[in-house]
Amino acid sequence: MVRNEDTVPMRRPDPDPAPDPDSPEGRGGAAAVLPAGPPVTGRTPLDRRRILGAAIEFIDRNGLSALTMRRLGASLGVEAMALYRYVPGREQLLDGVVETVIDELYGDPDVHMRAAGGWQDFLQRLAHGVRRIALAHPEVFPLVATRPPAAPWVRPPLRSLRWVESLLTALIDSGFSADAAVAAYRAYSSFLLGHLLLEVSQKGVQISPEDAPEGVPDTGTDLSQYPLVVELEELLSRDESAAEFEEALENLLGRLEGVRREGRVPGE
Amino acid sequence: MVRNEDTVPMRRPDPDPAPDPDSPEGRGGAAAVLPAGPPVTGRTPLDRRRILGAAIEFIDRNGLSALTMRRLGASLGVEAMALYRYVPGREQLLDGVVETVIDELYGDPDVHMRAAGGWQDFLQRLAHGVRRIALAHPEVFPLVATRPPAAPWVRPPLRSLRWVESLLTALIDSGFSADAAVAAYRAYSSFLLGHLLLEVSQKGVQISPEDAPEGVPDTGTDLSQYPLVVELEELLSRDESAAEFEEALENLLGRLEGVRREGRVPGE
DNA sequence: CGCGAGGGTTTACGGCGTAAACGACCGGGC
DNA sequence: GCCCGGTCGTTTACGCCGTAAACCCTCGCG
Repeated sequence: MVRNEDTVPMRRPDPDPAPDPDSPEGRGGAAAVLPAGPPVTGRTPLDRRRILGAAIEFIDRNGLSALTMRRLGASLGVEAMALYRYVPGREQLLDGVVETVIDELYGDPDVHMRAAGGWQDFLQRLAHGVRRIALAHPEVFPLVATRPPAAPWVRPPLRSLRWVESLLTALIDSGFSADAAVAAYRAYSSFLLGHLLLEVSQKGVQISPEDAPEGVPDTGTDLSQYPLVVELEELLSRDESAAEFEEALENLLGRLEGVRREGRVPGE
Repeated sequence: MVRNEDTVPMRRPDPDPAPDPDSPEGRGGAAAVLPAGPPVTGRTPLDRRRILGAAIEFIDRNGLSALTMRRLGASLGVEAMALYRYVPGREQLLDGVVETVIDELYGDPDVHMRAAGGWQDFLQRLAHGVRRIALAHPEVFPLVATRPPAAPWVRPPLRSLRWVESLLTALIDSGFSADAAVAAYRAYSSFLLGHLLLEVSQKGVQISPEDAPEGVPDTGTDLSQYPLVVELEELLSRDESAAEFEEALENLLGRLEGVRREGRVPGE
């Protein structure tokens, strides 16, 4: 743990003779398996934002199930208990992770909060922004998708009141009735959820087998009972996510445009 | 392997004087919070199916996060370690839960494995079957949705090779090209995933607040910055899931019918 | 009658989340 | 100069978790 900001020359007499910054974290070999990058660059003094950022990076790198308070602390050069000064507990930490991840939308220059270019443009940009986030954090996205929402009107994956407000405003300003706007919000959410969750879970499976680079391929399961699956295996494994996303999104928008023009809610 | 035909009348001398099936399980009050039903009816002798069934029931009742090997064992009147004779570990137990839950489709009289009534009928029945399962096990469904698939061509929520084979067969027999069938499979999966996950997560939030029956409603968060959300709160909280599911499903089928007739794959 | 094996229990270990007590350092009043 | 409360991180401790290993009954069978 590099501790050299010459403006803050010493940090503590450090009575223990061997605190050894690159602590192998006791036993278990866990530390060896979880690299955690360089031992922190500049000795920043720990706050909530830094913790959430580290948590996201940790999950991206090692998977959600590897995230523990102790390991997250270690990745910040700190004991687990130090985190509790900024975060009430692990569950709330995960809530914060979800919130932080979707808040990345605010930093996306291609996504606007107001529907300057019309509602279709708005929904297009937003959808692609969410997709970018999902692909950037495939290990986090399932969390975004499944964490129980705080209120019935906050639906994954767009779990931010501000975005919900933006979206509804855009629709209603564009001539959607209240009913139609709400129905559109729901259809849009479900579209994003389904497509992106499918996409990241597929991405996960392409990586996660994680070893066995054997010449004999795929003797895992017996496929002899599923001839069509075998025949189409090539096609089934192909990844057309981007095109399919675009196509389905456009279809959805087209459908919603019909709803808007006719002023009816889709289900009746 | 039921072996208690009255030929095996007694259970065991039971040297311990107080095995008490409704074990309060030490401290922590956890046991009080987890009823676990009657202390097991007939002393059935434990096998994999029974374990998986108990696990599903446990999750349905207490939520996924409450499921531990010890508690699951207790709900079966057995020590945790006894489970390991039938299940390699907790992860595989969860895999088994997922598999068992979607295998409930085989017992659904309204769902057929072959497309006797045409592919649209087939997909309709299948979709509603999956929806019934999702609604019957809302706490399990997120597991179905997010557990990493075993292979790239098995996509949630229909994570069974047999159903994939059925589905592809139905489509191809009905005149879909190979490409179109695979694309349809993907669109269908993503539709089910999105709709059902949204639906069960919403169902969760309606129940889970779990207390606070106070007269003053909903002072949880400040909504003053989100006037549209406030205005539409009533609409947003309304649950039109069934109609929306039906509508979206029909739209999807209609879209796929176009694809089928024109022999093109949707994205190009 | 003995004995091997199947099926459940006991014991044990390291890791987890986290409550509570405990320093070490710091800036500000005297 | 000195003390003193406050901030921030550490130590210690507890109960629960998943699970490896050893153990022990009881039974069916020779």
